[in-house]
Amino acid sequence: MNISKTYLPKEAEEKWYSYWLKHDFFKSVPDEREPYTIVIPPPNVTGVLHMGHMLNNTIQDVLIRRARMKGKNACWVPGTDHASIATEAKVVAMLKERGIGKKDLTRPEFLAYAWEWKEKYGGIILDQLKKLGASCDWDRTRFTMEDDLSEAVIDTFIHFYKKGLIYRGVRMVNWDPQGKTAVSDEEVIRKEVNQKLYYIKYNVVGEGSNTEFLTIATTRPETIMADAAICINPNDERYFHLHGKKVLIPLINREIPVILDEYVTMDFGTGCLKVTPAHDLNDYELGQKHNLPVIDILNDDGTLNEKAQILVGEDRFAARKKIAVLLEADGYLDKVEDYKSQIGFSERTDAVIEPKLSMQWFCKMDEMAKPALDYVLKGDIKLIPEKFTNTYRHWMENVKDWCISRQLWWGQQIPAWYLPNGQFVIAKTAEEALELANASTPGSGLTTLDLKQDEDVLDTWFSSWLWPISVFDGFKDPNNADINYYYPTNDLVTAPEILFFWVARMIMAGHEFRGEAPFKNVYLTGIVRDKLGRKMSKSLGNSPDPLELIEKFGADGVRVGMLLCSPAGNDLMFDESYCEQGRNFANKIWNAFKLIKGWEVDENLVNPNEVAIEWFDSRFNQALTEIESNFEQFRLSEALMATYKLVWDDFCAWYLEMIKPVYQHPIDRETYDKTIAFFENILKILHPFMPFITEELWHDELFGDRSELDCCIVAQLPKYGQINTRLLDDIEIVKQIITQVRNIRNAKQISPKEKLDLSVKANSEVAYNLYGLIITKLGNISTFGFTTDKLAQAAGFMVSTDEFYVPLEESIDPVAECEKLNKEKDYLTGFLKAVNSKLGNERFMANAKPEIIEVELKKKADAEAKLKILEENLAALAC
RNA sequence: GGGAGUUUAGCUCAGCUGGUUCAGAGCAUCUGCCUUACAAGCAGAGGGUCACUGGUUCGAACCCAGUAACUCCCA
Repeated sequence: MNISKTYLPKEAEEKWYSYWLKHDFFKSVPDEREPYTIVIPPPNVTGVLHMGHMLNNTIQDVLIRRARMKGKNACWVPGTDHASIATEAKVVAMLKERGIGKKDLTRPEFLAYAWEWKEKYGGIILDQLKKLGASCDWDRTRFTMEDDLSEAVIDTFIHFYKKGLIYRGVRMVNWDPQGKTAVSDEEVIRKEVNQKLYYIKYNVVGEGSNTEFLTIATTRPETIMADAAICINPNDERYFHLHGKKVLIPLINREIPVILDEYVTMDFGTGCLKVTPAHDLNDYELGQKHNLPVIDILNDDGTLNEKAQILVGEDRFAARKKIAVLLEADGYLDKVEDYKSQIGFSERTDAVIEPKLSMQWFCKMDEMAKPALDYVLKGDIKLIPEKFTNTYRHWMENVKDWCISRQLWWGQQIPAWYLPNGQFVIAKTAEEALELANASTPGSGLTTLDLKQDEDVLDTWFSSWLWPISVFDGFKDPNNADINYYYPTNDLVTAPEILFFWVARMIMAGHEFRGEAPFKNVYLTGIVRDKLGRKMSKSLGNSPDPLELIEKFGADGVRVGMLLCSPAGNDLMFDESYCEQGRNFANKIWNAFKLIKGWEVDENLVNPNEVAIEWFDSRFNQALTEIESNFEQFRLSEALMATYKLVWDDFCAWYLEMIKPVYQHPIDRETYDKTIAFFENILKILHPFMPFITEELWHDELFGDRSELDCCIVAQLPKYGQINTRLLDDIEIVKQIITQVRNIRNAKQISPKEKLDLSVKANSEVAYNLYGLIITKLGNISTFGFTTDKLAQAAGFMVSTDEFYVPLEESIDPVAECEKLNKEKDYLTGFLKAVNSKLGNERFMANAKPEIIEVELKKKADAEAKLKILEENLAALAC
């Protein structure tokens, strides 16, 4: 026999992953079994594997492997999304390195480069997931921009346009001046930033002299040229005299009115608010209300345009500094204060978001939100943990229309075609568009050359919300076997950050196109943070490289490590030490295997271990039910912990110690066979968490011959068996006895090798004769006997109400012994007093449930019995 | 500013309908062991005013109110 001293993961991982692939164990085709389906949250093609993916995909793999082992037809569909903004930024950067500007390219040329980039880098994450052991059906790998999925996106656009749910409109959008595109609210990251609050004086018109001013406070002095009004609160007594007046914008001397609105907070700044409808969302709404003109002074790249009159061509931030100087010089700057406020940054480019009015495509949400909310409120879809239902409801009840256009090329181009007269038609192809165009403008004789397709593409989420349907070709062929079989999927595992803009919209699309929710459970994972609670990020450099972790601790170790620290829905404070614990666990399993592997069987021996075997069998069945219940509630870390303790404590530390033969002695056939059967069952329940080591051991000859397809990955989980609770309880008592004996050794510094005697004065019904063998073996007891008398010259202890004695040669210290007994007596007396006062309380007796009272009575009886024995012992010691 | 959540051992977390000897687990710590499966280990032990203050109740980690700290979402 030549087994390494520790488990070496690397070899096993490579061997078994390719074995699984080769035998198509991940593959799923519809059949008569019950399906269990997960669609992966498609990582974007620009990404590399980070800790969030590790967590997310470990969970999915555990679920899918367990389903497979429960006899379901398990299908985990992988894929990626095209991430229009992020990918386009990467491609632009790549081109720049090659000395090519995006402006120098035609759209098809640019897209050719983008596809090249995608082919090269777009599969990295999926390949990395294989290292983790992800058992995805790789033949089903999809990409949101492949032909069929793109067609689904375009059809969806047309579908909703025809329904009147997609419209074109001018709206204030979050403009990313660097990416030169609109981004959604969800892609804006708000951060608290130190700014300056500029107090600027505006001349009041028509008071004869130039001496009267009003002062406004703003963080954006560069936008004063776009002001349309000054607004004050009508109740503000300080400014009654300004009602109906006009003021002049400093530097450019344009006249604007003073308007009245209770929107203005009197105690913020000066109580005078500059209203700049083109550059602030709230101002825009205020402007609409008061019919103010919209003056947009910014170009798409964030520089000032000619409407600003001054500082034309300057970047907004340069202009801010310069205008402060100009205002100061001309005496318009009253003062500058430090000020903190929230500023939006683009998630993709980190540019400061500019509120900007622009023509965009929108998708109406309120109509779709209603049924999508109901699925969750009625429980057809369960959010785990439940607390997210609140958040979900809040969002769905206050939903805003979805800006779906992006000023980019990488993505599905919006199927809108503009006629020379400015009208547009919505059509899938140029030809159809031409027909529609000619129909709408009879006799115009348009050709395809006269039509111009909208330059913009659709938001990536407009692809991914179709994901659970489109991966099964549910748009192209709505009645195909796959979609009918796999949809709705079962569980979705994703991050709470995208509950709204992905999960909610998938529910909407599912309802719209299939009339059914796309999944039943949504398991929301937390954010992986470092142990200091900081988000893992590239800039902080506090994120471990997942592949290095796998290298260091093995994939199984890392999977266990991730799950150990991941309560559902809560952020997890990741630390490498969890992976270390996972690795140690793998090693423990390995060594238990080594022990069993080393045994020789003697067919002539009778089985002395019936009790131990029956006990572990019960314990195993008990653990199975615990694990199942944890899984049902998606308490994966607890399911893992229950498994961990079963294996490490119950199996290794107790069971194996109970049955293990003396060194170099053989074992009986029955114990040997049973133990191997136990071990095989243990491998099964471990497999979803630790697929590699379990598969590796599964194939050892210890378990007999295996056919090529007899693999742990497709083994069926053990069935529930009998649980002998009486035996489980008894063994708990036996364990206490053994622990107490070990304690005596420790306290008296007696070597574990030295055998001791043990006598019991049994006052209870526990059948100690059954457990003599276990007690003598684990306690290293030479003789275990019964006595009816208390033994002097012995160390004593009590378990439950039974008394135990370990005779010792050296005399015991009566003072210490008395102290010990007295301490226990004091505790019990106090305890008994509390119980008695409960039982003596009329209101307790009247109100408490009968079973509670019964319990109290039992407590009383037990305590009294124990106290009696204690007192006898104290008397015997003459304390 | 509005809403939600969290606070239990040094760390990460359980604690289900208020009721067992209920204050728990894993890790970490400490003590003793290289006892031939495993030192990535074995045996044992010590750690907590359940954030704070009140209230309800026969009984509160759990229910209610207030306070504090932290986190997230929205403005």
